[in-house]
Amino acid sequence: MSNLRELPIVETAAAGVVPCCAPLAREPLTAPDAERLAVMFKALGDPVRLRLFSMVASHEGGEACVCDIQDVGVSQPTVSHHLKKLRDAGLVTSERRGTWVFYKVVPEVMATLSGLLGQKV
Amino acid sequence: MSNLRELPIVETAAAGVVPCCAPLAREPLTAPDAERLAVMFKALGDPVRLRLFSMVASHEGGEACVCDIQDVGVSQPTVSHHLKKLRDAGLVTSERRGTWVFYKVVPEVMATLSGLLGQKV
DNA sequence: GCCTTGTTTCGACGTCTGTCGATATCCAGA
DNA sequence: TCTGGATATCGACAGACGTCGAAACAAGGC
Repeated sequence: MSNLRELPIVETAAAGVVPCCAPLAREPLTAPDAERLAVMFKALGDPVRLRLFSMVASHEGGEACVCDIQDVGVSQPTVSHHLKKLRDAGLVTSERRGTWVFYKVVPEVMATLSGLLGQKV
Repeated sequence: MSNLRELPIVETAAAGVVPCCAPLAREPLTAPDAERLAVMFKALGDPVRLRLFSMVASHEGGEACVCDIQDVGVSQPTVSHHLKKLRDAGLVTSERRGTWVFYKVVPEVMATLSGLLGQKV
């Protein structure tokens, strides 16, 4: 009985259903759960993407313009490519405002992942 | 100044230095930190590996024989390959006992990752 | 309408990754 | 010492991935 199904993973922004104690260490993940969660971990599994994610997460207001974070040592198209990956993985959302595009971290993501690995959320 | 350098990442089993509040969202990761952490996330970024990791973590005693966890839908060499990846990423350790090989989760890993993403550890 | 700046998409390239079957290694019993 | 079960390594292959430059798209200012 996977209580992960009730976790606010990716698209399901469920209410307040939260795990209590590192579900990942309480019982084996089911194949479907692993499938969905691995998407997130994989997205964070590239150094450039991890930095971009961290830059967005730590930027004031919880969101960042692409222009603010594109200095990570790769070309600008590559940055865009990585941001798209993060978006496809459900970790961030993007919004165009005038000339610029802003990325922000999906609120539930941090709680989901840290709740999955950690003791308390 | 990246306080992640003091985190017990992979090989550094430092004493009790622990982050307070989602470092990943407090300040941008440095490139070297991102490099090291991405290795862990990447290792968890495959569904089969994530399940194996979860199976080891949730197994009684905190360790599992390969024979206990190799039923994940892929061939035995593939399981061995994935376990090696998890080991190389510093997430698990292995130990041969007689005929069997046991894997266990590196203790600091859960705290490191959940502390990185979460509020409290 | 036409530039200019910011961002995404496209096409291509080399490398990495997950998977397998076959084979090798390790160890406990007989 | 031989045999059999448990894991690991090897070699190969298809597909995914990260990267780039070039080109396309979007929006604002002239």
